[in-house]
Amino acid sequence: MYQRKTPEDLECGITIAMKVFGAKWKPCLLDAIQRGFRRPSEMHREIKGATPRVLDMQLRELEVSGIVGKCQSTGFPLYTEYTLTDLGRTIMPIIDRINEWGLQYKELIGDESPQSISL
Amino acid sequence: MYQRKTPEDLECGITIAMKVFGAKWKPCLLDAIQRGFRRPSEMHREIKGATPRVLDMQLRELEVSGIVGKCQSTGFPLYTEYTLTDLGRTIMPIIDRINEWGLQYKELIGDESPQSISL
DNA sequence: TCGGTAACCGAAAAATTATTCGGTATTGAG
DNA sequence: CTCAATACCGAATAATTTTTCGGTTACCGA
Repeated sequence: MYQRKTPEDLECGITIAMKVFGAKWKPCLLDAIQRGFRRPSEMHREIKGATPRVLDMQLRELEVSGIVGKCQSTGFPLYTEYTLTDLGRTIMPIIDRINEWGLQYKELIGDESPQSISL
Repeated sequence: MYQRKTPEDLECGITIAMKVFGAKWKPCLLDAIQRGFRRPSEMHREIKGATPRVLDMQLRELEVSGIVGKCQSTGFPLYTEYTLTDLGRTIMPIIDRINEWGLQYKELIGDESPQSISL
């Protein structure tokens, strides 16, 4: 297991929040679940650009953090479903806003020169 | 200059937004500016845990992205001031909410066992 | 028994981000 | 002329996160 070497300020809300849902694919995963993609295999297909491995890992972390819940049936084929917990639902307005902001920003920089503002 | 190797989905609002203000210290910098710490040297003192170098770099990126503006006088000692642009101010409600969420989460996990939920 | 699906996990490697360290420039005071 | 303060920058290194690759388990159907 990975052992962190630099200290973190766990008094800072931003730091805590970023730890819980700030990883590369976590907001996308939460968004996918909200849009109805509940099975790992569905998310793997939905979120292109991410490897299945990293989605599995970040989903697990979200579960450990209490943001998503896992429901597994023992039948065949294996059927696993992740859902947002009550706590997880409290994050969604934030993620929605981040998403909106990003889309607006993209519009905005459409007519700026690449020199002045660039991604 | 660093050349990215993995592709990014610049259609995704979350990805764009995270690129603009999702770096480790950017939300803290914006928060610091909002709280009145406008000079680089003030921010260096205020944001402990971050090295001055990384704050300078991320401040520069925020400037390039049009989130903060820079005002410099040529006197002595050098006096530089960063301020939020109109665009930058549109991010603050999001950062405030992220911060609030993190603080609430910290309260919440106070009475959970470390096994069930951990940072 | 063999092949296929779904859901994982471990470990090494690669990619990315942050840190460390040592510069530069300007100006004023001693 | 030398030193101190402020604001930066470049490059090597370290830290962290993500990817790649190759498993494992469970079960059904041919």
